[in-house]
Amino acid sequence: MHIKCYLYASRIQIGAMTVQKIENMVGALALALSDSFMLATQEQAPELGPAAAALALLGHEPGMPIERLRRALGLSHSGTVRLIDRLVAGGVIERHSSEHDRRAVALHLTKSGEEKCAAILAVRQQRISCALKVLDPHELEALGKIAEKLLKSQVHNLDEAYCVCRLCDAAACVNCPVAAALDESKAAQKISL
Amino acid sequence: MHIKCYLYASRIQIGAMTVQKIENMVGALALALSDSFMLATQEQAPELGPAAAALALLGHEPGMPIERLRRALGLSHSGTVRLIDRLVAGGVIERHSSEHDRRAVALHLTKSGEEKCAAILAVRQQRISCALKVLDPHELEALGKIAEKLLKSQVHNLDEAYCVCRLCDAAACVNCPVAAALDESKAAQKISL
DNA sequence: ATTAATATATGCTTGACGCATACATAACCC
DNA sequence: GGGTTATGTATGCGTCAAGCATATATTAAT
Repeated sequence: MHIKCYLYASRIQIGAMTVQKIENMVGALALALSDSFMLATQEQAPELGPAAAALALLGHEPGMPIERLRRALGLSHSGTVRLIDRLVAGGVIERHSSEHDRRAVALHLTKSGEEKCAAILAVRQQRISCALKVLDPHELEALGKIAEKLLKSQVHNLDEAYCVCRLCDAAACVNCPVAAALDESKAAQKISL
Repeated sequence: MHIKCYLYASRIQIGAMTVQKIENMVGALALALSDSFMLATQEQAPELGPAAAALALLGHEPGMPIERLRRALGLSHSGTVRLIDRLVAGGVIERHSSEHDRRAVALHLTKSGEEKCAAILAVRQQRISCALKVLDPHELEALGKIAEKLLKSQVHNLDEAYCVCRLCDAAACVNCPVAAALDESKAAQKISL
């Protein structure tokens, strides 16, 4: 849009390839990976589409209101309400009343929902693990560091954080870089006040 | 499914983090990247959904029949036909008759379609470039090598190749690793005969 | 030549999604 | 503290993309 994002001109050669080619391959890889685990996770949910992400988010943060879920899933409000309706009818989540805001609904997984959620997280991890199995330990470590750096730079507010992490396994991600980036940007805001 | 995919037990520590955490971050990163450029590319197409990928594929391979497009997009046949109908009505593609198979349709971009296709490829590249701009040249090169290795291992047949590369800029990706992996697997098949 | 497989087209139905609207509660503020 | 605005949720309604089943044409296979 209005921001100049190219640090290197894309034709520049870095090692054996151009920046352009690296960018293109990263895009293809991101698509391949997300295609793989998006399909797999959705097959574990009661329906295709955003249901799997909804269950994973509620597993991570029980009591989440509809509006927060809506932002994380990128749906319209009515779309989210109808999604919740179907998931309640399917017996995987329940609407409770919120503690501190009587307008809000506190969404919770049922026992069955927790099982679905566990299956969703497991199949996602399995798909990613399977894709990364060709890397040697050194490459895996390098990829981990790079992913951490990139993730930190991608997230600027809470909505984006919930969105990016909507299928994450919070238990697997100790010292989550996304949470750290959010804390840092909050700290920066306080200083600027 | 039936294949054991874990090379390392996920609790194993590699450098500063567990394999589990690395896998989780890679998943989140793949989601963040693909979310970003999927939305951006779809906004450049005449409609949201698979239209952007269809235009990119036809830009790369003019004359492609509906059935190949169908497999790359992962739609039903009728869904693909209707998508083509809408894109034809929108003036971005045309149905021609195929040279060697009188059942098949040869799909081609119109002038307007080529412009949309260029915009789609450009915005994708821009989004990825923007996301990677925090990396230094050394990290970028490392990521390039890792992405190349991972891409090669992910693609096993022509349908998967078209699917993974459905938004790629073929001009940017000289010596495409996906094509190379396909050639190798074909060569391996011939040897096994 | 029959039969099976492939490529495309279409009538029909379903269902997820968004818009507009309505209502309840909370936050603000003068 | 009453009035205004903002926030969170629910629902009637229309739209439209997607899949199923089926039909037709062409090619391949036996």
